[in-house]
Amino acid sequence: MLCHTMPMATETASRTSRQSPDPFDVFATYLKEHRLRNTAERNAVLKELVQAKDHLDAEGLLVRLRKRSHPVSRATLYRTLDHLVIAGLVKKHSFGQGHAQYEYVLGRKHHDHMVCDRCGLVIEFINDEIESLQEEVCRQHGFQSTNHVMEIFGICKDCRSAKKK
Amino acid sequence: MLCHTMPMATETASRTSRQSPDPFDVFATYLKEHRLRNTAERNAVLKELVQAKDHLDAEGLLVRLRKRSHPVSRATLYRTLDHLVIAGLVKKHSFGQGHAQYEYVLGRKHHDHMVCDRCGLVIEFINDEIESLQEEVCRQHGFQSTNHVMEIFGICKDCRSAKKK
DNA sequence: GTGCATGCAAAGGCTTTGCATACCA
DNA sequence: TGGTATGCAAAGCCTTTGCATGCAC
Repeated sequence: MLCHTMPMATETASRTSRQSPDPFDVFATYLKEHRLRNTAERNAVLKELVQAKDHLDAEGLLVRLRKRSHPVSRATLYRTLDHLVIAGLVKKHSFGQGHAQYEYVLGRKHHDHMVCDRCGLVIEFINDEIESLQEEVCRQHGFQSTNHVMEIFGICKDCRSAKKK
Repeated sequence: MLCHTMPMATETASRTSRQSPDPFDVFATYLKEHRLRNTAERNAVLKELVQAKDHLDAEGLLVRLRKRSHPVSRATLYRTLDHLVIAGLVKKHSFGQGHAQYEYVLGRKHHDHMVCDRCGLVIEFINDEIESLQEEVCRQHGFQSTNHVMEIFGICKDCRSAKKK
C-alpha cells in the first residue's frame, strides 16, 4: 500500500532551510520584554515543541517532558503554553473536541490542515490562492484579521483504501 | 404547563426563501429510521435552534427553552444536540475556547465565519472560489472530505472604529 | 533579598453518564 | 406493556487557580 508522503516538501523546506530565528532567543527576548523569568521549565516546554514533528496535546507534552527532558507540572505547562502562544512561537488548535493541540510555528509559513476522522492523521497543506481570497473577504467586510484557521475533516487516503477491503 | 410543539409551518417559510425541507419532518424521519422516539423535548430543542438567528451555546439554548417553549434538562439537551448533528440539521462549532456553539443549517448553503475577538460578533460569508479550491486540495491528497471549517479571527469593523476614538 | 515561578491539590466550566422514573410506540 | 427518554445528580475531562515554597534577577 502506498504511503502518502507527497506534498510535505514545502513543509520540510520551510522549517529547516531558511535560517529561521532561534526559538530560544525569541522566547528569551519575549520574556525579558515582559519582565518574566527565563526558567528551565519554560525552555523545556519550548524545546519539546520544537522537536515534535506533530501536533501535541497537553498530555502528550507532559509525557514527553517526563521521559525525555525536564518534568514539568501541569500548571506550569499550561501557563507556559499561554506565553508561547502570545509570543507567536506556538499555535493552539482545537481539532478534536475536548483537548487542544499545540504546534510550533516560528519561521513556518501559514498552513492549513486536513484531519482524518478515523485515524486522527493530520495533513498540512499550503494554498496561496485560498490565503489571498481570505484576505479579500476580510477587506470586503472591513474586518482586520489576526489569525485564521481552515480545517477539512474527512477520511484520509489510507483509511479509504483500508475500508474498501 | 402547556407545550404545543407544532407551530412550524410558518417558521420554515420565514427562514428560507427557497423551499427547504421541513426540519421537523426531517428529524421525524431520522428518528424513525433509527428507531428513536419522537418526543416533545427533542422537538423543542430543534424548534429553538430553527428560530435562533445566531449561533447558540448549550447554556443559551437552555435559557431560551426555559423561557419560551419547553424546559429541558441539560442531559437531554446534549443528547438531542448529538442527534441533530448526526441528522445533519445542526452544526457544532467550537469558536470560543471552552463551549461549543450550535447552528441550524438545514437547507442553508455552506458558509464560513469571521469571529470578532473583541465583541464576539460572528459574520457569515460564502465564497465559492474558496470552496472549490478546498475540493481541489482534497482531490490532490486523496482525501475524502465530509466537512470543513474556515474561521477568520480578528477585529470587526465596529470594534476597529470604536478603538480609534 | 524581592517577587515572580513552580508544584500540588483543589476548584472551574462544559459535557457525559448511571439510575430510577416517565412515557412513546 | 416493553423498552427507550427524561431528569437529577454525580462523575469525567481538560484547564485554571490559590497558596506555600523555591529560585531567577
